[in-house]
Amino acid sequence: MQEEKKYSGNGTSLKTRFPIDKSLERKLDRSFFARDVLKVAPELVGKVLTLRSVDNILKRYLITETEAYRGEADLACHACRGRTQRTEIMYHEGGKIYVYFVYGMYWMLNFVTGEKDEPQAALIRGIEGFNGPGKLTRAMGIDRSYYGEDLTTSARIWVEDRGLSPDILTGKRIGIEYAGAFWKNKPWRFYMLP
DNA sequence: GTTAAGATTCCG
DNA sequence: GGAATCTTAACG
Repeated sequence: MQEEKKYSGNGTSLKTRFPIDKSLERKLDRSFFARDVLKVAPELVGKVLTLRSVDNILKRYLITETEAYRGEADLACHACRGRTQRTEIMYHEGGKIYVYFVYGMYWMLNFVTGEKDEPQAALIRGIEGFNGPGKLTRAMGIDRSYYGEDLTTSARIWVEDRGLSPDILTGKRIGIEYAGAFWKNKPWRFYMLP
């Protein structure tokens, strides 16, 4: 009900995913991440997160849902309390990874976005085949060791644009009841239908 | 040093 | 609706 279709796509379907044309493969660079999170977060939906395991096996995961956390003013963003050991990486230029531990059992995966000293991040809330942000990191083996890793230079994790442009839906961010109505109601969750 | 709370998930 | 589970950050 609250959801609205805000971004038009090219009718991507299960059948047309992962086109054979290799020329469409592209690793996202600094210029992609160094923009405002409200531009980057929705564009991440439909991109492919790729991990290289220690035995050199590549595994690709379709990003299906993200959320934007934007600046010190955003009471739902960890940076609302300023620069701390944990939030430090969010003050870097876009392209770094911000991971943190919550509820005593889950690692949350975020991509830092925006310019230097402009704390922002896109939470990776959904990956095709997994339920929830806590479950996907567990399945992919994401933990503290990924904190600060650079998505544009890392040999074990990066994001690819494979030419998909799914329709993007928006909604309110989840699990931030403490942030107050103004921030809680921002339509900063972005997702695609299965 | 102590403590409250959490960008979750599962069970009842 | 409530518990599990432990790191982070605020406070003393």
